[in-house]
Amino acid sequence: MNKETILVIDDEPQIRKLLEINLETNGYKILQADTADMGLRLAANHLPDLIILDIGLPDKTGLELLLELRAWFHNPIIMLSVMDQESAIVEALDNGASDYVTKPFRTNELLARIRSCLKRAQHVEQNTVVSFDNIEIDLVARTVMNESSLVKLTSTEYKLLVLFAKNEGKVLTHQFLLKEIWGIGYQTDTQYLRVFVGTLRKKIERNPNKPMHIITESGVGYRFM
Amino acid sequence: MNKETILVIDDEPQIRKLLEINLETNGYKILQADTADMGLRLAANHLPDLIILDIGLPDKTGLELLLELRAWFHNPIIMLSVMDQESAIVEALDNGASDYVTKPFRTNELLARIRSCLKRAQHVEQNTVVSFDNIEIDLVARTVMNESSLVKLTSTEYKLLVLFAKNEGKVLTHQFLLKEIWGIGYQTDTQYLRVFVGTLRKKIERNPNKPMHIITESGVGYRFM
DNA sequence: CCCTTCTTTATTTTTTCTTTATATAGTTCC
DNA sequence: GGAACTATATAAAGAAAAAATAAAGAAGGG
Repeated sequence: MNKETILVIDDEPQIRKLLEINLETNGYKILQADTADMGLRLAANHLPDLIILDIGLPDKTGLELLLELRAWFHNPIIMLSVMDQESAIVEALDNGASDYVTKPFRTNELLARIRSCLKRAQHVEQNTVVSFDNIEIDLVARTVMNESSLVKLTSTEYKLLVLFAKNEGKVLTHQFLLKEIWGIGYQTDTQYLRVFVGTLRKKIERNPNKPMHIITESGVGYRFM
Repeated sequence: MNKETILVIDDEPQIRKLLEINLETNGYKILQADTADMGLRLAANHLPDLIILDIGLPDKTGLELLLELRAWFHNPIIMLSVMDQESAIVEALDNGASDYVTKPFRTNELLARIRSCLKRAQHVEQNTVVSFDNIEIDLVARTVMNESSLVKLTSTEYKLLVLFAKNEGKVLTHQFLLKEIWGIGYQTDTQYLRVFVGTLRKKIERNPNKPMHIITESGVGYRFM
């Protein structure tokens, strides 16, 4: 997993240092800016996963910068401020801030709020696609493509294919396959496997008579390539 | 535009009253529960757009209820508490709370945080109009067109169609669909689904006997294309 | 109280699974 | 290398499970 990048925009060096230490020990990559201008540039160039933005900056108010960022930046922005005025909080939240934390802040709470924001943001995109030559399995959508056309598989066929794909290259014994798909008690029904491997081959192999993916290991089981 | 529904779970009547007045004057529809049990039931039956959950309840801790809710409830949950302990905040946020506000809270700030949560939650389904071939769903007007003539759908049919449309291409299991539409506890009533998928197909498919949009995945669920 | 919508039950249709039969390929042993 | 045996592949029919459909009864809202 790639490190998530957090951009800290704050003109107080001691705050930046504190955040740097805490964020880095928690596995984030950190970028720092001490002016709104530099923050904007860094955000545009690095597209951080999250921005921590102080309200009080020398060249621009945090709120102004927030508005500029929100024109194009859609990842979370957490506002940081000494101001505990309700109106400032409401204004920030209504203009697209993901959260608002007042200084002095409690480190663990801020970290939890960062995690919360990041979790929410990630939720949108997660594709788990596994590819093998002409075959493509999307584990989230539960779809299988062969030569980029959708293959219709029954639930058992799909389970079998996924089991193969997860154990690419390994020889899977009849016993193991039967136990995984049909459960305990079916471990002598090797014929089931032959039938289902047969239909699977028809659906995903380029030439089902000369299978390239589901290889027979005579007397033992099958192997997926 | 439909009123957004907020469920308040809190055992203090004066807090509920305060929230009731403020939320209603801000255009929300409000549901109230004074126990965890009742809150869970209301949440399951009404699927509110947001839940405000007090930590201190008579029959269960707010954290326990949060965990139970988060097993199936994906809309925002704002925790409310007199406890200002960092550990409690961190725990709540890490267990799926969308925000954590300490009592006594400032009304406008809470309202801003509610708006922020709701905005975020909707952001995912930003598109107000979704089109598929001959079908057009207007999420704001809650209308569905088929071959540019208005389709009359019951509220359950509409919910089901929107759920399908939001997950185009993905296989949605019976369990998932039942949980999302009817709530927790209906996950064995597969027959419901068959009936509603049947009526939906009659209303939106060109040829209901050969469905092109709502595809059956036997033994698993349905897929919307 | 009526009308719409939801829930439940019964029946038909479709799909998938299991079983059997037979053909084909692979292995062993002389 | 080839006969005898074993394992595998394929086809197809019957059984079982799942899904679709129709329709009646229940519930809820105006």
